[in-house]
Amino acid sequence: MHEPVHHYLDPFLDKIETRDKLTEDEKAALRALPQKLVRTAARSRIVEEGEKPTHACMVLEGIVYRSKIASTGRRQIISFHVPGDMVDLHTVLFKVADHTIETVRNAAVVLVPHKAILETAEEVPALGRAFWYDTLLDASIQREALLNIGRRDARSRTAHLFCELAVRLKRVGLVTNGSFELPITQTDIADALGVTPIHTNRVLAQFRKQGLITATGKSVTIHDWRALVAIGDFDATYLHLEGPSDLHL
Amino acid sequence: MHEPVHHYLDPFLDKIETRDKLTEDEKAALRALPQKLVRTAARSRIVEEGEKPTHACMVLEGIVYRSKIASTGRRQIISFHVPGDMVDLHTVLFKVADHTIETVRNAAVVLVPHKAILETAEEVPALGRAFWYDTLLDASIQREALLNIGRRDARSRTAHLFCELAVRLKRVGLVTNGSFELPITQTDIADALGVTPIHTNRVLAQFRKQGLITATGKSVTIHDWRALVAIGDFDATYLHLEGPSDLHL
DNA sequence: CGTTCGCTTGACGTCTCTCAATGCGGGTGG
DNA sequence: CCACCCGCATTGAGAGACGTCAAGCGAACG
Repeated sequence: MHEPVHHYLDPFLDKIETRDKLTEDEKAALRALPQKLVRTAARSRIVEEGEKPTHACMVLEGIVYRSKIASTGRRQIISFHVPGDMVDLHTVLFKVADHTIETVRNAAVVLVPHKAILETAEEVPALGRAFWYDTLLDASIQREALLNIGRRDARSRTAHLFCELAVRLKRVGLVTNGSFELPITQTDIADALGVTPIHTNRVLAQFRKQGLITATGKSVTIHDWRALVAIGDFDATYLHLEGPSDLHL
Repeated sequence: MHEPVHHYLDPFLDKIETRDKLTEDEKAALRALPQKLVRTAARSRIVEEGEKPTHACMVLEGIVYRSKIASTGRRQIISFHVPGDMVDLHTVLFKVADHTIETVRNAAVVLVPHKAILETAEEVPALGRAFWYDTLLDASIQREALLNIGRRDARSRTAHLFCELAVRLKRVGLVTNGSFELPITQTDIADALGVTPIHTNRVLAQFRKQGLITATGKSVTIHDWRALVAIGDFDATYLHLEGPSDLHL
């Protein structure tokens, strides 16, 4: 079997390796996965709710988000994804996608067939654990989002979201001097936080006036990290940055 | 290696088998996992946020929930768990638990060491997928909860929660004539839905008056399922009851 | 039989939503 | 190169859902 070897998945590899060192063989197995680089336009739908996707995808460039729609038409953004994130490993074992996946701006994603992921997970246990871990981390982020929306007011929710994105983007080297690209609209932020875009606008205006952060539709600059963390009640434990349990096999 | 064989994990086995048939060997491997039956009092904490658990657990009897606390002291219940659910497979790969796990009433849970779970996942791929699947399903339920809290009003949220619990409990045979045991307080419901207990009380009173459901602190009876589904905007797709992808290896 | 916890109900406050209008910047076509 | 347009940000005013404070009550439990 001679699979062509790419390095598109290296960002995911890097993410894995901060928590679990891989051998050269394991890395090679990951790189040997069949994969396809796809560049998308802004607001492209990668997976639609109700579909049966055959590929999972990793974000290479840009921001991707997942969302669900209530029957009233109101949209909830479940999570944002940054480069190096495997976005829908979830559908690997499901018949239908229970949510939609979209890009905010033009982005680059790498598609990997479900079948290959399952086979590799079985043949290379370290990679199986890596895939599993990624979905567990994802779930942990969702739990924090649940706490955020359920038990914090709009101000706090907003601050928390920016804290989280800053940390996650920093991890992949996309933050310089407290500022990072974030080409999302206030409506996106509102839909992620369970509030109206109008209210989001007022919260952001207040933050700006207080010299906390500046958010244009393109980028975000954090001026007072400590204050933002305090307002957002942000504690990065749930991001499990220190890696997995030491309990290796 | 002669491990003692119990049948405590059979409820989990049943849950798996509705979506993925296992061979006798695979079943035997699951049953051979080291396990310990533990009976708990009401409001017992199984895992505390910040701890490093060494065991995962499956619910055998009773209701278990997971929660997180904001720094203001406000509690968010992340999810409820019914018999047959593996509750904290999440911590298998994490250093610290990012949430607390508690029982509502006296319950029975089965503890299984993380180490054994990881080894088995590696040696028996079908079980590895089963564990993974369970955490993916859990994440799907969390996503729906996010939509529920973020984009539905209190009335709708409440109805949705009862719909979900009814379906999940029915699946394990714990619903008779539209009624099931649910020994949780209105404060618990409120904390799961991101509202105040007082408001929950008013919503429940309204439901009762309209002849929709009757909820005492002990059990719930659904009188008008169709109406409840409509109010709760409930669509069971996200519970993936039809099992996993047909894409087997 | 007292104490405690949870349910219930009322009055009032407020955070956030809805409706509505204006402004602005960037893309598009002439 | 300019004019038009459309999506998005912004701002105001009024409404409503839900929160807070407070008090009474019943059942379970020691």
